[in-house]
Amino acid sequence: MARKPRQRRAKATVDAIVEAGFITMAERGPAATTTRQIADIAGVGVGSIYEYFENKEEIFSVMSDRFIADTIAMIQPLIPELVRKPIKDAVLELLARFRDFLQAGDERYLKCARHAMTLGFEQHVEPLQKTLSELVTQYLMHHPETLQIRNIPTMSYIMINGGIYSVIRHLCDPAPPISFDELAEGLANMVSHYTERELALVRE
Amino acid sequence: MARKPRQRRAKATVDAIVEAGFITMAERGPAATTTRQIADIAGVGVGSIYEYFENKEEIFSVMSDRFIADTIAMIQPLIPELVRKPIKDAVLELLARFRDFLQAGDERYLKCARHAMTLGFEQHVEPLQKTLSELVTQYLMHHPETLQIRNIPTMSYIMINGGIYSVIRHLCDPAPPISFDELAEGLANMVSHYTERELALVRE
DNA sequence: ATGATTTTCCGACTTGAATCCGAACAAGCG
DNA sequence: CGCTTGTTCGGATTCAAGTCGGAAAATCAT
Repeated sequence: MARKPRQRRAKATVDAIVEAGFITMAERGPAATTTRQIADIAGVGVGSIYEYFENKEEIFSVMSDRFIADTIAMIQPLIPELVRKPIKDAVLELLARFRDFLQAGDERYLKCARHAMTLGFEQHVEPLQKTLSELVTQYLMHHPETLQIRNIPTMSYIMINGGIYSVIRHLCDPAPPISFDELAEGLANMVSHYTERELALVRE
Repeated sequence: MARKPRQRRAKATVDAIVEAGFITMAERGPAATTTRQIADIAGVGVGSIYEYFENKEEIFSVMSDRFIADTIAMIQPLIPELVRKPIKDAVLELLARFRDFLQAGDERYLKCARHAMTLGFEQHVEPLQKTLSELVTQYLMHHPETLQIRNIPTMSYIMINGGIYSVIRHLCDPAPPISFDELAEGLANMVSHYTERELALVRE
């Protein structure tokens, strides 16, 4: 951000711009999203955009950050509850909540997520990955027997990344070959089967 | 593509443009890739680009198609060999080959893959997914006991998508927390553990 | 309160890349 | 060789991103 908004009026302007970003992105897609479009919808002059954003990219960047931050804010409070559940139920619950989260507010986030990959969205995922890593760590602590699993960092990496992208991919697919519920069920089975098999192996 | 090249000279021009696309993309990244850059490197006039491509996007589009096609061409002949191996070895072999493939030819594809997500790359992945589905199908045929696994389409979807994106994500990550070999080992374990656990369950 | 100072806002203007176009050039063909 | 058709070129045109300088609003100092 080029300059920080100091007055309340300015903060409102910045908000309006980001908000307008979400609106145009959801309505027109990223191609038709010009600075003028955004300025018009935000009800500000083009110049104002450049008071607070280095360039158009940065608007998308801030939008991505906000989306990820909101997602994390949604997940964080669930952690204490999730770590007490059986692993399969925990995954299912997490995914169900995420689905609801995307559909809230006239599906704004869902519509934007469809174009997420087109923009440099992946660079903002890291905090989410960290949060999910945290969730995994806490889960392991609450289920000491699972600590015997080998290569926990690697498997955590794979499941988190594979999970995130399977879901995003599914959301982006206009005609997915499986339903979201099937996807969720599959991911949950994936994780639980893996841990069960691994624990069976180390017990031998 | 706006017009089809009829003479050999024209085909060479089209090739030169796509080739130049790969070169600039690998060297400068997508931001610095302008039509003039491409035209200069290809040794043609800017105008020539628009004889065969609707717009700059389409160059990237054709590049993606070619990359996917080459990947498939690399995988197809491996299938008969892969379906005979134990599942873990098959996954490891496939990933090792893919790694070598990316590193071939001065790492051209690897360098481009880094920027792949930025462009509308995902829309071109489908044929690759189809090929991998084919591989899965053939594998199942060669190992009839695995046909007892439930939800094969779902799990196939998850493993293929999760696998593709875990790998791409890993390639794009400048400082990945795990090595490629660890990733490969993890994915292989993921698949094999799942099938083993699932077979154990249905036997009960 | 009121003038000084800082912050914010704006939209015509500049810039530079994408795209178009028509003249010039090469190839195939009788 | 003339003629047609395919091909190439690079300057002209278009269009959106990003700039700038001054006006208006908010805040501050006295």
